[in-house]
Amino acid sequence: MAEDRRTRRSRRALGSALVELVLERGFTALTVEDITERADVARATFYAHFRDKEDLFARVTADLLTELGERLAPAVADSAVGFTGKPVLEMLRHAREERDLYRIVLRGEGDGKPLRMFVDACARATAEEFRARAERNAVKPRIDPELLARVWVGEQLAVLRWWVEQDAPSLPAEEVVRMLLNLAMRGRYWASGFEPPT
Amino acid sequence: MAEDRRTRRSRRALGSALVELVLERGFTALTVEDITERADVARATFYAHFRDKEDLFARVTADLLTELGERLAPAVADSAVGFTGKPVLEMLRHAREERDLYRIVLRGEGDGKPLRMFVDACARATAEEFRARAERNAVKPRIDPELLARVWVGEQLAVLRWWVEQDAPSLPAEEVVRMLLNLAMRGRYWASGFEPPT
DNA sequence: CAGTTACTGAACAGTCTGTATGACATTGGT
DNA sequence: ACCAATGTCATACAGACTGTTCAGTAACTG
Repeated sequence: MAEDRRTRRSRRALGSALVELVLERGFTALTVEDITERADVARATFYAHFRDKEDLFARVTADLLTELGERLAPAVADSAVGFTGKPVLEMLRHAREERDLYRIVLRGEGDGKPLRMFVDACARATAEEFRARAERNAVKPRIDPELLARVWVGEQLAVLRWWVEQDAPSLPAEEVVRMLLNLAMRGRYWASGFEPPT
Repeated sequence: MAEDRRTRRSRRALGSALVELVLERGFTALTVEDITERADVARATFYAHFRDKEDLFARVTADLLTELGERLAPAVADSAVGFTGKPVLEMLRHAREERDLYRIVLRGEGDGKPLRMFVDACARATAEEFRARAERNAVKPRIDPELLARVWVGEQLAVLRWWVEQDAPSLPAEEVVRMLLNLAMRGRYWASGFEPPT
């Protein structure tokens, strides 16, 4: 006996309505009634499922992270030895499918709480992976893995943010990953057009 | 005849109260009355100066950006040829002085609007500087300066976020800049402890 | 088909908003 | 030192939104 179909319908509708409306008007400007109206659900029903709109947003984000985590698992396993770019690529694909949600999360809607959930999840996983990788290959990191992870995630998210906000026909994900990887590996000078420093 | 002293006092008090309270309870949770109470100012006075709390937050942020811009100008002039790290260093110093405000902005409080103001201002200035530098040195960027700027800013802000959120006696700013610059110049492998790739 | 469970619509007090008011205090310029 | 201008204050107000409750109705599961 899975979840009641009505429950599923209501939750889904409310989640979608939230995403649409935040994109249109911004999170703060929204009313619970706006959301229920768009979702075609009674206001009382909203409170049967969620404490308030923050709660709804948080759950929608949590679901997204769960999904992302599942999709990333195999890509990460393939990157055991170094930076293959596979996880980033998979994240870009995920972002393309869930573009609107990614947009509002990355914008920091909801006082940045969903964004922090996102960043922390990524940073935590990345730092762990860095540590494991260093140990496997018996090398000693020159920079605290925690900080290194934050920087690497910050870099990826900057690109991701730029990518999902573009309205023109966006660059193919593979192309973006290529640039990002080159940038991360070869450094700024290379990207700027200079020869790499000695 | 500059601004009326009473006006200055009220604005200042309201701004400080906002920062304190957002740090304590988060932007959304705040009431205009909470702010005026903390600032020891009548509620009516608040509306004489600001449309709503978003407006107040936006102005506080705008002031911060103006100040930052002024402090960064000489450092940028010194970095005409390449990545000296001087602007980053100056930003870190600024962040140390205005730590609380930096924290709440970088957290994305206020639906990320102040954060976007901050990021956009930095990215715009950085991209412009990249373009100018490329032209001066007659090199052709291998990556779109716009994107490159976003990535570089994303990286800096990730570090900045990490730095201002640390509660332990924080690393000296000079040390942080050194790491960041190494990271940006030599790339991930170096930072991870591997030898740089060929 | 029957029992359970979710949805509905309406009503409620309580809180916050944004605006308006006239009395009062502080200010800057003469 | 004084005065006209201007900022501040306390209070009051309607309107909107919140979060809860409840009885009636519909939909689902087994």
